[in-house]
Amino acid sequence: MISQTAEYALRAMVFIAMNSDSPQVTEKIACGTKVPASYLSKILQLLAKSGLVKSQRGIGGGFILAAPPSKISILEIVNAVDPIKRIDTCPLDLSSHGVALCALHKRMDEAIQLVEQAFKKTTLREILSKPTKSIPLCETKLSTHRRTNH
Amino acid sequence: MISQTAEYALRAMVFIAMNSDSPQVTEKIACGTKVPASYLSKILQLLAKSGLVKSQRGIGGGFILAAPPSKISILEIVNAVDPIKRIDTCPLDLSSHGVALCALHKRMDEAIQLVEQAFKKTTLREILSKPTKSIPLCETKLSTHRRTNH
DNA sequence: GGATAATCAGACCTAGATATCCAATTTAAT
DNA sequence: ATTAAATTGGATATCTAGGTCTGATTATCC
Repeated sequence: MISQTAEYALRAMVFIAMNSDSPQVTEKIACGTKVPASYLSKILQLLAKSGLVKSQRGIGGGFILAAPPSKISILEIVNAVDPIKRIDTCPLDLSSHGVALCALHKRMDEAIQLVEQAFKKTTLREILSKPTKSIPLCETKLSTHRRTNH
Repeated sequence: MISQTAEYALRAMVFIAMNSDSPQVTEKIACGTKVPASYLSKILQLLAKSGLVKSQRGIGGGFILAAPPSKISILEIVNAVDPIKRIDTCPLDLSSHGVALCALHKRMDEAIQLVEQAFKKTTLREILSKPTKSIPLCETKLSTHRRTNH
């Protein structure tokens, strides 16, 4: 349904948003979101390429959001790493169908559209501010001051 | 979004439903739905195991629906080959979360639920009877009488 | 301003899952 | 018996997830 990669990307973005007071380093994000660090590194690169986060190398560097949480939808995040593709043309390319989709694929596309819309209207801010019993990811909000990483 | 396998299964079921006057043979279904025959064979077995189609070996055999099209939802078809899994527990199993989902995964699950519901209330019959410009799959409804398969 | 350490970026490799192919076997009808 | 079909199992390819190592960039400290 939703790829592992997309799930990871969402977790990372939420984590970065939750700790927006300072750039977050890959290792820390990985730890806080339980995503394998080596793989996460690649996902973060995709997010940076899509302009959702900004990266900064060197000491004190890491990743920060490129826009306020209210401006980032989870659709953008998903699309950055694993684009949701609508069915706009017949998957079997039957000449007789042309542009029009048959009833089956019309239904499929409608379902995809539902998800797309739901994702589009959900922003990071909503996720952060939502009053649920569990705070998103991570046991506790990590402190800012540096500490022995071991 | 929707796996290739699920897409194939749906096509096959629609095809069988459209040609319900006689058992449909793997080769014919493959041809009519543009699904690789060898792979389709395995998918049909899954559908048979789930009780959605009945199989008959030997001459005059093939696959037929196990129930009227109005009783078969496309959710059942998808679930037979590639089950849609709701998010019912925290994907990072954080002790602090327990049963409750955080805002992020609550949203994800809601999206999945939308699809699940949409699929649940769409039956094969609806797909067959829907007035669209294109009939589902296949160029023309295949004729029943046997013919040189080549 | 140069050495050093922190950090991202990128290339390459491995394992597992998904998709596809092929041949041998079983079942049923004529 | 012969023929037409599904069933089964294995072999192969392609994709996804994840790992490893090296290089490039940047900040800090002396």
